[in-house]
Amino acid sequence: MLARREAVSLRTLVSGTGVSTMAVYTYFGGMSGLLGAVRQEGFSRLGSRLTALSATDDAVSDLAAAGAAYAASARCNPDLYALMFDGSLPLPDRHAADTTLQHLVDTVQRAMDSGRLEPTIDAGAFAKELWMLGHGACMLFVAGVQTFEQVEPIVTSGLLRLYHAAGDDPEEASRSLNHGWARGLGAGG
Amino acid sequence: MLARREAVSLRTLVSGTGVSTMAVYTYFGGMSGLLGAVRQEGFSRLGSRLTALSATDDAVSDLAAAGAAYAASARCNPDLYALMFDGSLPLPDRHAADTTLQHLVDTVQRAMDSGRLEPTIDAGAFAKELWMLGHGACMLFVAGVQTFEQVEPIVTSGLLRLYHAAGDDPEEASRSLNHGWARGLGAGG
DNA sequence: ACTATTCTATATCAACGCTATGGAATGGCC
DNA sequence: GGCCATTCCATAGCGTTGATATAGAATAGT
Repeated sequence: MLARREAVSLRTLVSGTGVSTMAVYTYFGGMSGLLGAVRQEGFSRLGSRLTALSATDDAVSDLAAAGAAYAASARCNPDLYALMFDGSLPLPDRHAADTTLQHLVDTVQRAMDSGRLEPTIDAGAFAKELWMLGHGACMLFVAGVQTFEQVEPIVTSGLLRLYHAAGDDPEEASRSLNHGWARGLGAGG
Repeated sequence: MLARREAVSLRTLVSGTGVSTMAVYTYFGGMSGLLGAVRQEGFSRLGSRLTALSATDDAVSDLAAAGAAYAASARCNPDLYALMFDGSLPLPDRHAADTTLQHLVDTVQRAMDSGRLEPTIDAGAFAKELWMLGHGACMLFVAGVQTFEQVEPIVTSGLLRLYHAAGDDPEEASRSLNHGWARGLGAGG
């Protein structure tokens, strides 16, 4: 129903399924609980999709691929993405989100170990910077403030700048970004 | 009511004001129209606050001040901020948002003209990168995913990295960031 | 002073999330 | 196998929501 842009209400949800409205309460504790479960599933699937991206010997490319898969997920399911980051819902289980972030931190660490990024940077902080840049772009897209075509080049140029500032060679970074971004976009649908 | 975390409904809104529910429809065309007007006012005030920051001879510091004012605005009125970027509402008038972004672009241009940032960078793209990083942080905060204390050091370190990648000297950038951020936080409440 | 127009208070509507309640399954125990 | 305790769901209904139809009051123009 989210994908079809249909209004998700308790009654429209159960109509046609054969079950009654009470099932939502016994299994999810209400409408917000159900939406929270959908959100949790969204986090879980996003995490699976990101960790499923095969790790290559180019960790910077893997970083770009993760960012592209993140963006592609928001593009294909904008309503789900908006739901996942809706603050009016009960707080999600942090496990899935933490796992996803940890994957990003590990990839940054691999890039540092391979000599692409300076060994002095804070891998956790740098990973969060990448995340926040991508997340801001996705939120502007799902909110309708910018089209995906508008945010995409900004994200890529911003990522390129951050890779460069973290020590990567500009040309190598650009090559890795192009390869990784295309790879992540394809796997993110 | 947003600031007091009260539920904003058509009836609770007009209760105590002496007017009836119909006034909302004659003046705003309904509940979504009213919320859209509130959002527009939020954009307008944010734009005023950003442009009211006095331009110093340190354009990089001014960039940081704008970012801090943006973040402080989200911290002081998280519900208004969430409302401003709620995609389920009718599209806002782009004028206020465009004006705010243009102010950021102009400040980037000043930093380039003063020799702090390389003259080869795309001022519009770079301004949007700064915006998306800050916006992503603010959205994670208002959504309850991260506390303000968690996102603040990430934003500042990310901005520092972007300034550096755009050509600024790391030490100068750090000094400007510290000064500008403190200035913007004070003016953003 | 009369008419035409605009605005609003009242009453009402369909739909919403949610809950009380009774009947239908299900599982364990002698 | 027969009985009881428990779990679970369909029905009906509650209060509230956003939105509307209508009629009466206020305003403006000639």
